[in-house]
Amino acid sequence: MDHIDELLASRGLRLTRQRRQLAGLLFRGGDRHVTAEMLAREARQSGIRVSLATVYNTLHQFTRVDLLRRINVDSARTWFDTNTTVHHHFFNTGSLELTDIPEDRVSVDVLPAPPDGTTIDHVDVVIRVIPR
Amino acid sequence: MDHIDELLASRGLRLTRQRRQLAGLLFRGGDRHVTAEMLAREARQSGIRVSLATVYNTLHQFTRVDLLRRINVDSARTWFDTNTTVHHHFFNTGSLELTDIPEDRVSVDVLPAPPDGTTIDHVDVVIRVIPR
DNA sequence: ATAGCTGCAAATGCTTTGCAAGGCC
DNA sequence: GGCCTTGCAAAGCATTTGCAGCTAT
Repeated sequence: MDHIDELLASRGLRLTRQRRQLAGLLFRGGDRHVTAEMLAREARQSGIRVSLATVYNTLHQFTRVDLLRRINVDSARTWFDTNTTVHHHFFNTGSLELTDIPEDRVSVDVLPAPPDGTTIDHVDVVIRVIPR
Repeated sequence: MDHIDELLASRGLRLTRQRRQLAGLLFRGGDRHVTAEMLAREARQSGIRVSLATVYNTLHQFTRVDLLRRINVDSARTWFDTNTTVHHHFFNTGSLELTDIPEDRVSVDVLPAPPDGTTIDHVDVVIRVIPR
């Protein structure tokens, strides 16, 4: 859990037990998509004692320091993605599964200018899929 | 409110007072983006007496018969769009304003196949903009 | 007549907040 | 020590649901 500690420290986060353990789950390798509820359940199953409130706090703190990215696909809950690079998603409306699409596999040509007084922040492409 | 009645009837919906009045607000011309709360407030201000529950019911019924389209841009609330054709959106994260982008102004080339066992339902492109 | 609607209030589900106790630097 | 964190419970929102009374067809 050493590179995890460095990761947290490098973002100016204190090394609390809960933070380190949650980070351990999230960043143990591979890209992950989680909701607060999912992460809390996983933590419980791994024997990590954390309150749901702390899971929420932690997810937001990690998002603030750019260790996570929020994804808006589902109006019922907020998803967080450990892949913070630019990329897009498949969202399975049936199973509620989220899958990454590498950015270079999608090209979006936006011709129209953004509304007056605004600048483009970023482009989200969500391909909604349904079980066949 | 006559073409409204035909519109509702053509979709097999009963002509109740609330339904006709809400449809009147929604489909009086021009594309509109609303949340349940917004529509309820607007109804109240127009002197229409409807409960919030009925506004929700109505929005869902209209969506079911394809008079409206749900949009997922904002994990805090559900947006409905009177434009049911394929098109995309600008979403102003600051002001929470939604603006249409005609479909032909955006081209998306999706190369990767959808996950196993799934078919593409539709593609949503949301361009998040921020006040300058 | 009857299947479908409406409105209210209560319930639900996700998320946030207030605050006292505890832990990191 | 001081400030940040944590955990719990309570509060907050958006949304849904149960159900009794009403209404379009």
